[in-house]
Amino acid sequence: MTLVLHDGLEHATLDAICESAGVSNRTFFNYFDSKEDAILGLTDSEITDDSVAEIMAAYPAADVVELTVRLMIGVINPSITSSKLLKSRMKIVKLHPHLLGRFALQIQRMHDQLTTAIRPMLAAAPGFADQSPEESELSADVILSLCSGAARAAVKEWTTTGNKAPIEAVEDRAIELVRNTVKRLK
Amino acid sequence: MTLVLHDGLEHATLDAICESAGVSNRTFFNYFDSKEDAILGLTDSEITDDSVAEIMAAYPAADVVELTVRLMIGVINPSITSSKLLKSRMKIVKLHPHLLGRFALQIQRMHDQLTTAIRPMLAAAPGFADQSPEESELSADVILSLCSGAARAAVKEWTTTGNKAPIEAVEDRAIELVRNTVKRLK
DNA sequence: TTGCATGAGTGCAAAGTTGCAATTGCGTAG
DNA sequence: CTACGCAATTGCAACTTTGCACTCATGCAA
Repeated sequence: MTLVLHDGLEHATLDAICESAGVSNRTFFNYFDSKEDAILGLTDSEITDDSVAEIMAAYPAADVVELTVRLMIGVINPSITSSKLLKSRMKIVKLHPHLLGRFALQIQRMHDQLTTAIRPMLAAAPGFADQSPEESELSADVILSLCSGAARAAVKEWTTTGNKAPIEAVEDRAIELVRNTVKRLK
Repeated sequence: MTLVLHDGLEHATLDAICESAGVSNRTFFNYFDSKEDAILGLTDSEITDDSVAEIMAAYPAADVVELTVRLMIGVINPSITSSKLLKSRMKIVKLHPHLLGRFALQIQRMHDQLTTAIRPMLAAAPGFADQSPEESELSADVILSLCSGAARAAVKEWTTTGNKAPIEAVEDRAIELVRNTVKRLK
């Protein structure tokens, strides 16, 4: 963060970062998938059956959309909330908005995991129970895309307008964006 | 395509491709943004006011979703329909499904263009006319994500199940996916 | 004919990324 | 004490991608 804020995103080279951190180039990539991921603090978190169960327990009344959004934000949550670095991170993101795209990629990375995660819930959902497996998979893809768009928009709004509310508010905001848009689309 | 089909996606190096094509490495990147884009035949197409007007003239009754989907498919249309290479391309995509993600990136690349393109239509749409500019931008982001997900799903379905129908069917299918999902989400 | 602007193509160097093989340190079974 | 396995780290080479500077052919104006 220091190097990036001091030298700019492009001029802070990996070699400089690694030397400053006292590790080798190769070790860096053992912990982060890319330079940008490291800046955002994104690590390879996994969506397990446990995490799904946890969310479902915490929000018993959640439907597919709510569950999906909370899982997604849960994935990028640690990278946003990690306290001290927060302000620097927001400063950098404001300077380089394209970093926000990384959140979408992070989610795309676990697209498959999310597909299987929401599949059983989708099969049981009121509006989707009658679908064939093929149709259900297509629906899952579309819903995932819808939710990730809302999540990205919510995070973007949160980082660009200063963070008045805690992270839960971003979750709720993203869910609201989905609901709102669906309703307006009739 | 020949090299990729013969050596595999990873073993067909840029150097080999460039030598086979009789151009330099650097020239390659003057025409394609990446190796994968070249395989899919994706070039830097632009969404102009003209192309928007054209679609609107062709489909006078189209709403925001329909317009957006047709614009998106229009962007990746040439890379799908270009005749001869079609079968090879589908074979490769079936072997490396992650290439489909490139379509989403291609659309993300012109996210801003699409935002401004659908903005006026969104402001006039029945369900969205009352929104503030900020809310409208958020809605646009969510709708773009929703449509790109449906477009990608439709293309995926089209390439994996053999291409019975022409490209227009993919557009219609993607629109149907959006409508269907929105309706089921209530 | 000369000079110049333009655009396409190229070479080169630097940076990010990844697979593979080798090394190191450490705890544990024999 | 030794040998072994395991995980973290590293070096190295190959590959993709990008910015910059250079050449060269073409065409056009003076």
